[in-house]
Amino acid sequence: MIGSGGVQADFCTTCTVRPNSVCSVIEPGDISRLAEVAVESIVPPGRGFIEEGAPATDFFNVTSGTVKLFKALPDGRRQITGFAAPGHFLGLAVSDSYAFGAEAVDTVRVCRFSREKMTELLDDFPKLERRLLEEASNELVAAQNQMLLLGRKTARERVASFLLDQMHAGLPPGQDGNGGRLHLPMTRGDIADYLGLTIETVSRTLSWMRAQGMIEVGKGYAITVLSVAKLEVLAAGNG
Amino acid sequence: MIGSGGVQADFCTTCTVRPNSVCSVIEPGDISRLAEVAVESIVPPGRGFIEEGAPATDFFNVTSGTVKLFKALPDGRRQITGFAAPGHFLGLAVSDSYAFGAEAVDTVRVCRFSREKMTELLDDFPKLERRLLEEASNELVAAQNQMLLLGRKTARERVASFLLDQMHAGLPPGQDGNGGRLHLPMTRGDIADYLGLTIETVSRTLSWMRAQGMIEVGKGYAITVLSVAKLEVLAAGNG
DNA sequence: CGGGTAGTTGATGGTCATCAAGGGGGGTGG
DNA sequence: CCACCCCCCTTGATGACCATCAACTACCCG
Repeated sequence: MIGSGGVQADFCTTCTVRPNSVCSVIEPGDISRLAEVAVESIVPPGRGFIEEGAPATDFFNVTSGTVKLFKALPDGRRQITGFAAPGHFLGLAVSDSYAFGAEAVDTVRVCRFSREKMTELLDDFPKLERRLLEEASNELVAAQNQMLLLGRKTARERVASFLLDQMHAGLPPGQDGNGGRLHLPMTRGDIADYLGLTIETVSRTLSWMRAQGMIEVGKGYAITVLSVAKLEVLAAGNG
Repeated sequence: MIGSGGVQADFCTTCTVRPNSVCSVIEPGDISRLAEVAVESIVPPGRGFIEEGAPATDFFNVTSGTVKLFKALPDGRRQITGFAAPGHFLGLAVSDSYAFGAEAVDTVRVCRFSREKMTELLDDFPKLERRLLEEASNELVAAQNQMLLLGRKTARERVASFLLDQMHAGLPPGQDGNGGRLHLPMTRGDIADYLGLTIETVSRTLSWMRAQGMIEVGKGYAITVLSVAKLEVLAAGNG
């Protein structure tokens, strides 16, 4: 993990994800305060930067790339609890240790804030706290959806739900992306750990969807959704 | 659902769960503000008081009893995302409609706040917002644990985890309850919907644990945990 | 006594995990 | 440049775990 001090005054001014992140609530005049406490890091693919159970010293803001968040059992079984896209805020653990691990899926850039600096910011900018509450509430809704998926949906329903989620991810509401073309940065193993399945089941299910004419599976990490309607029928629980 | 206006000045002063709830951050001198906007309701067992998808007009604070929170699929499959004990705050939906339903398990009393009154309170008492963020963060941690359970644990591991959670629920940390004696207010069906299992599997698993000498299953809703250690081995993933 | 709900236990089957084999792409080193 | 390896993915065969279907008991209330 490469760190570079955020001492430049324009560090946050030029940040492309600021409009989508919690930082957007800081007024332009106060942005320098933000830049003073932010440290940018680049995390290579596969590298972890939050260890489950370790002391929670920092908060993070993803500025580019995709991060996987996960919990693990002693024997190695792993559950990915979410993927964090640019703009996502990480580290909302109240206790003094992280309740989850975080690892870069592809090349990731994050802004790091120390816990104490963050507390100062919260004291000075009440809007920031409100924004964090909003962020946390959104995550709670997502978590509840995921619990429904993990507890009650079949493999096909899970994969369909996942593909639909990915189509809407990172897009403003009401937009449907570019013709259903997806570029998933994560491996089949990651998808499996996210959906509570095995690699083989994910692979088989995607193949089945391809045979049904619902999707096209391209090279690398490309998937094209051909029929959103069919996927929605599946995801809603008819499959 | 029976409503009674919270116009009494001592309404919140005498509230037994205030120390454990978000209301604790309101200074004694300002408690009247709280009492003005709170409306107490009594909800009989099995009655729902938050409907998934309905406009989110109110916030709730559980003052006695147990509430189940759930999401459902069109065909009736249901996932209980959590049980809310006294002191628990409900309704943290950012969007304008509830993302989940809520239903009384046993007889429940709740304090209801209208959304707009709550917003006023948040403006006047910044501490309240911080407390809510704390509450939301705790729920997120619980949600992540539940995702691990639903996605990666076996039936036995799930039931063991559930029983252990119930032993610690509603107790201050470091306390181990009264000799492992539990009084679960929810039915086998509720437990099944919470753990992503069926009624039969929950029942069979409890019978198996009884045969192993881990628990005693009493009449009604009583369960006595005889060996916390064995359950912990199971819950951690050796079963 | 009859009906309804909740729980337990048994028999059977389906869905998905596990075990196993093979293909394809990208990297490194000869 | 090609051989080699490793990782990721796919596909097949088998089996385990848990859902489903079903019967029965206990309990509560009218």
